[in-house]
Amino acid sequence: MLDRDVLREEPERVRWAIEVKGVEGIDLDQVLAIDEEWRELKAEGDSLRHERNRISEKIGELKRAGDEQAAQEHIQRSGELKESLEEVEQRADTLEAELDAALFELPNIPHESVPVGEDETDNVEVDRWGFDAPRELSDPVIPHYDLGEELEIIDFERGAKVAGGGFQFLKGDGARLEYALIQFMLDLHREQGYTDVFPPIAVNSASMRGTGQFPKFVEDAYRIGGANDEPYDDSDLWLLPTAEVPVTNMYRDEILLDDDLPIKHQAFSPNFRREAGEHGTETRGYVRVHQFNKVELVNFVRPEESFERLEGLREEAEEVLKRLELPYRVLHMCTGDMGFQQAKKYDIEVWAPADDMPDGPEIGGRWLEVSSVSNFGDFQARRAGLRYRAERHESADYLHTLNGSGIALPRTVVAILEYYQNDDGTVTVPEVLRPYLDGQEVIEGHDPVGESAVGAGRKA
RNA sequence: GCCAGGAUGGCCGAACGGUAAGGCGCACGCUUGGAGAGCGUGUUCCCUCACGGGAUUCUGGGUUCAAAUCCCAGUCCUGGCGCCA
Repeated sequence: MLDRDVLREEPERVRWAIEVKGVEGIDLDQVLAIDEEWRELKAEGDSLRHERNRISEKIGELKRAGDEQAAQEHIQRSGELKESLEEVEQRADTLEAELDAALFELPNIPHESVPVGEDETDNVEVDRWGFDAPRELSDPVIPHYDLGEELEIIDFERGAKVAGGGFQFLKGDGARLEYALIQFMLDLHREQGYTDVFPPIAVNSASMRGTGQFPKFVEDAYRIGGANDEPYDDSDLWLLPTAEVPVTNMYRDEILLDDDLPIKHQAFSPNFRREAGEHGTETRGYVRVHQFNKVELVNFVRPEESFERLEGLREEAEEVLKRLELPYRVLHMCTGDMGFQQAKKYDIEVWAPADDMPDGPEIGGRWLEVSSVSNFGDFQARRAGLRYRAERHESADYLHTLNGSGIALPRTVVAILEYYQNDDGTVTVPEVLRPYLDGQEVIEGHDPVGESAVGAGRKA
């Protein structure tokens, strides 16, 4: 949510933000008019109430003095005032509600360093890493979804059977690889100064609103009890779409001390997303699923430090891929593709060499977004009531929030299965992960289970 | 799930229908040779250029001229009982 003062004092910047972010359906002049009228009514209501308070005070005095008749007269006047007051305040409340609703619809203002552009084609690549001397690839590279099934380490069919499409089993070394990645990432980020938090997996509507998932993305969430299109209130529960929700809301409506900042939390959790309608070759396999694991990084910082911290956060996230020795690139997201709440955002995309896509790198394969790191400025903080007190004697101010996926796990698994694939169909375990796999160097796969494998000729 | 108690400013804590005592911490000012003590102001939100005003005793309703106080509903916390991976 934007500051009302920004709206009033710099409407042109707000107008610019709406335009370059491509937000539609907003009549800013209308919003400004509502604000204007609300302020007038507010002033009017305040002075009416002032008068009424005076009279009420007087009634008390008269009653104590025993002047019942004069008291009655004042009571009458007070009643009259109450009527006009109610009328004015009701209109003011209506307008303020409209104003708040409108403020929720206004996007965050992009930082001046953000490239202006319409869509993903206008994002600017700012870095590319690991392509100077890449590993020698298997020929051909088998896509992870085929290899995963062949090796019996990812089971899409049985996942669909027990939960539905978009859910899958990881089996044997597949599951162990996932655990290893989780532990590796958590250890790395702890090294970088992060404090672990294991959050609630269910979050209430108030939290979803605090981080900005609601009201826009209700249809993307999994509701616990009740259908998504039924009315919900603050206490209804949802499965978290990202640990950003519980962790950012952790200090909601609190005032932190200057000494507390910066706070760096990392949170491992499963994430649940409906991803309605997202099916096809681009999302096939372990790329866009309904449940996936992620280690999320959340920072709470002093306002003046947030843009510098964003660069630090980006390096912290990149370090995961560097240590895994997976080639990747970094994109500076343009205004039209950066999202509603962000002031500045980078995407980190890992190289998955199996499937050639038109917008992939020249040497083949494709880019998979594994992390996006964002600075929200005070946009989320204002929405969630996250404040800090710089000096004990000063009033509290909104702090700044940032987050970054410390790399989404499934796509990292995809990159490993494809990039570290060997000609014999096995997969070499990246060196940094071996300690987490009891020293295992190669994933060779497992025998299939069940009669269907016999029919397919994969088992005698 | 049942029963009981509770929720007041940054913190502690009164008031229990008449318009939120008192204390503590912190900051600034006055005072002082200096320190301490003392005094004053500030340490929530909103409107206003400002003066000033309004709101705020967990939340939402209600009664009343007037609600922290009385009534109803809810949330959370504490304790006891029950259930339980």
